[in-house]
Amino acid sequence: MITKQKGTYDIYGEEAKKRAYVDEILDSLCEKYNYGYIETPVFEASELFHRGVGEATDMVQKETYDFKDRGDRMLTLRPEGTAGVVRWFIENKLYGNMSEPVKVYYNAKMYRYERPQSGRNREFTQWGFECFGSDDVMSDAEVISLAYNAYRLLGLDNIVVRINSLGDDESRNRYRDALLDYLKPRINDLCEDCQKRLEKNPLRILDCKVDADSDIIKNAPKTIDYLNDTSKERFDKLKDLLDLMDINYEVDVNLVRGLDYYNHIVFEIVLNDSYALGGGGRYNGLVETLGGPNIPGVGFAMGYDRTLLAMEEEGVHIPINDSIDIYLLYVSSSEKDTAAYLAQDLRLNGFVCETDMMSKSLKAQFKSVDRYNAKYFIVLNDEDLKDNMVTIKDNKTKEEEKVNINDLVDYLDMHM
RNA sequence: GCGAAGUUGGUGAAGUGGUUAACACGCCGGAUUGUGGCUCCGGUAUGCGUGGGUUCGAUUCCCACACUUCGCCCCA
Repeated sequence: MITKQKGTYDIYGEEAKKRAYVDEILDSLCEKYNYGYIETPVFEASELFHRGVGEATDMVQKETYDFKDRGDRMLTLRPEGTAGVVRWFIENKLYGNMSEPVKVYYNAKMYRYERPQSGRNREFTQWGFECFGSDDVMSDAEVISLAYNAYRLLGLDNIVVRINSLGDDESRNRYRDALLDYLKPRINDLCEDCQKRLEKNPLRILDCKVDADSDIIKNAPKTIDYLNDTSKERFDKLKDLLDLMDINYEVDVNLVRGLDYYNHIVFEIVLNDSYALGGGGRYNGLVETLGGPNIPGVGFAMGYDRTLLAMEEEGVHIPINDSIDIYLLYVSSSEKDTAAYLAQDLRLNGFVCETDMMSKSLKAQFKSVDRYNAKYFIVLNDEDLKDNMVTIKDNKTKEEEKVNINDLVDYLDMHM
């Protein structure tokens, strides 16, 4: 038997309906914020991610799906959404007219070669959005607001936005040096992973789970203390705006994010004070890094699958229609034609209609009525049909009524 | 890449080194039924993840691998 690949999954049935529900909420919310939907290719030149996400990151070094196509091109299945969108932005020269910011959102499959576990797969979905062209703190606030409200509208109330600022390049570099100076003499007291991180990505030592409670981490220099005046002002202004918008946030001075391209504000949306459901931040250097002009950007990505999981764990009610409007039964095969015709007629008039296609006995057809959870059913029989009549029965109240076949749509319109 | 647990039918599962692998749900057929939903009767596994090994004999013991689930790294 050929089975699905590790870390992939089929989406169908109730799961598919839940996702359709979530998608609808997210789509309509993006519309309110005037973000346009974008789809970029699943695979891109490998270099896009190496340069965009960061050559040194684990994501690029050991988690990408890389392959050569038949033309010897080095390609990579996208491990995240931002790089592709930035490529699109540059390639189509959208920077040519920056009289308004360019705002897009995506809802797409991503691929990372990882060990699957709860809320994490090799093929997974991210919903995310990017805003290009504004370096105003207003755009930071808008992005956070959009992300925050998405979770709220999905029924996740117990969320908080954790924010921090890495500052501009100058601040960030000053901080990095200070952190290294501080950590180097003390590194042997930290865990093995942290010792490795010192070289690769020292900022991440700050949110190490093992050493979280150690004094070394607690007393480490904070990014905030190394912000220059403009960066600091900007961070304060953002907090004012979030207060104004009544967004539940807290400053987390140890929040750094995994990808190289972030600067200034970074944030995560956290559920129940522990479980991160999405994250984002500003990436003012990224467009330039990828070959475009110096255009600022800010964005966010939601871990779609884990958000759905969280909704289930939080007991969020997701409305799912698991019933049909009407089931057509027939006593003998002579009424089949009528069933075929009538089913089409009802469907075209907007009703969810089913009939038997398995040559079932009448008894078995009745079972189908209940399996499909039909609101109404009709047993077609030649006797009634002779007079162009049909007996429709409400499957809940069990009341039945004889209706002219031509009045059936009107009857259903009135009763449903 | 590292660690833990698991892998029996459409589903939930019980079970044993040796003739026909419990039980339940579901599904199919039949009886009864005024056109069903209750009840009753009958049927329903390419044989126990894959490949090796031990054995007279393995689904049951051993090894490897795969997959699933959970955790670490990483990410979100």
